[in-house]
Amino acid sequence: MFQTAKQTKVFQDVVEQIQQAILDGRLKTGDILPAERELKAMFNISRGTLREALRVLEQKGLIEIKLGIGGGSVVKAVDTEQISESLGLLIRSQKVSLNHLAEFREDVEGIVAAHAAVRSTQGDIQKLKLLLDQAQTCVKQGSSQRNAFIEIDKQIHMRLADITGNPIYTSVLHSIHDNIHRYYDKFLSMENRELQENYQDLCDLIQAVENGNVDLARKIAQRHVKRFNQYMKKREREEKVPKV
Amino acid sequence: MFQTAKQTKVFQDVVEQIQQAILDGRLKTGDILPAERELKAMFNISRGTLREALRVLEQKGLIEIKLGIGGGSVVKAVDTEQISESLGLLIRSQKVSLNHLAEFREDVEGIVAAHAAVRSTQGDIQKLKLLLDQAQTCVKQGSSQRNAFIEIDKQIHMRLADITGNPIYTSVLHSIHDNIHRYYDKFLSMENRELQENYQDLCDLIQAVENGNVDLARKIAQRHVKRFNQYMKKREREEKVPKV
DNA sequence: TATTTTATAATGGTCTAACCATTATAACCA
DNA sequence: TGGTTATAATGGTTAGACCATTATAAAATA
Repeated sequence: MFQTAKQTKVFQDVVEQIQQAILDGRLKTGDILPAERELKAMFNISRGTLREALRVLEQKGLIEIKLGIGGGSVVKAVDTEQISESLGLLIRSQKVSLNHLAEFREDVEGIVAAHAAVRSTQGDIQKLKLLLDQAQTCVKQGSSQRNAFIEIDKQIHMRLADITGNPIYTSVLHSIHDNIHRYYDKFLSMENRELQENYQDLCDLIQAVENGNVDLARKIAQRHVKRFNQYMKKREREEKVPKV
Repeated sequence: MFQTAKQTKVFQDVVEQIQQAILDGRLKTGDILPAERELKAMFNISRGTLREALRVLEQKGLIEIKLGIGGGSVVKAVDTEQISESLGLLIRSQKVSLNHLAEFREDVEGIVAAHAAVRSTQGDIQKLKLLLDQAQTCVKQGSSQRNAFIEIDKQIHMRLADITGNPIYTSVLHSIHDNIHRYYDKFLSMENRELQENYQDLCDLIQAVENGNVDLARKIAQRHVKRFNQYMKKREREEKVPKV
């Protein structure tokens, strides 16, 4: 019936107050909080306690603490960095494997492609085709441009997520890419033939999106991601799995 | 070409070292770190600096700091709490709306149901049917048991996520539920008829999963979640949207 | 005058050394 | 035996000092 009464911890109260001010918009992105010695006086607490509160807010991604004169606690735009970090911890603590991440990515990219096929505008398609051109340039230069190709591939996927108009997809995809990236250097082998294959995938995918062909877009996106994953799993088997 | 050289901040180094020890298993869940006055000596730093580091680790979800004798910094099992919190911040900072969350949930629940239809064992189905029985009891008692029904509904969905065998689905669904929950009290209206409808959904869903009917399972799951969302949107329109 | 260098001062980062608050356990008393 | 009260270990907080970083202003130099 009753809940635990208020936390007596001073620093938590401070975290709460500043967080609330940021979330209500009383503090806006880019605003600079008063200097520590002023805040300490405003809250009537010691500087150590205040700093614990600021560190928590920093870790939550709500502020960024800058050094030197002109520095201070700057209010940040809330973004997906913390979600990525937490997902990263789950992976590194072996609660989540590469296979789990790969499967999830296949599903999410499929959904994203399906929504994009319904919602894309002509302008969206043009931007995607611009990226496709860049990808083609990489492919022509062969496997030396592997990393550049992967970067463009990522941009295309992120662009599709944006087209859905739902920022959760952008956030989730961002987190997945952040965390799968660490495996690329170790496990991803892509020779010219694979580059060519993947470039073709992307062409087909964007064509399907342009045509509004929902099911095809989903299917191609999933196949494309599956291909990436298979390259990695192959290498993973060959080299055994090291600690990340 | 070069990256920023090492951070000189002492507390970050401490965070790094303890985090690393936890992630590679040198510190296990339930282990208690030495007392602050010992740690301070081990790292050869001041207590204030150490405490900033511990606060960061606490916010990351890696340790829990307990008060009093027998207390201390206890290593926690990494879980999805931080992901939920970060998603919550995104929502509360109006980067993400209820509609975005609702759409994402429909998609994810669809995928989960589809995987479950392929992977469920007889034992899984039995457990699901046990939950169904409880749901039926609630429905029979009418809308007074609305909250109990919602709780069981949630358990069924979480159970399905577990059946996929991919902890990412469990984590993601957990985060969604944590964050959509705050809307229920405000927006979710469910009379007897709606309870009945939703109970039937769940029956059909579990039947489809048992039969291994992938597409049907996905479709029913999506329809079921969509229904929930529509109840909420209806109320949201009626009552206007307040700050959460 | 224009540019580089150097001092200045504001700000966060760290340290020391206390004392307060909480709580499991042990000692005590009825 | 069973409840109560001290004890001591541990985190929470305070105070005041000094160090490190850095944008800006002042000074030196070309």
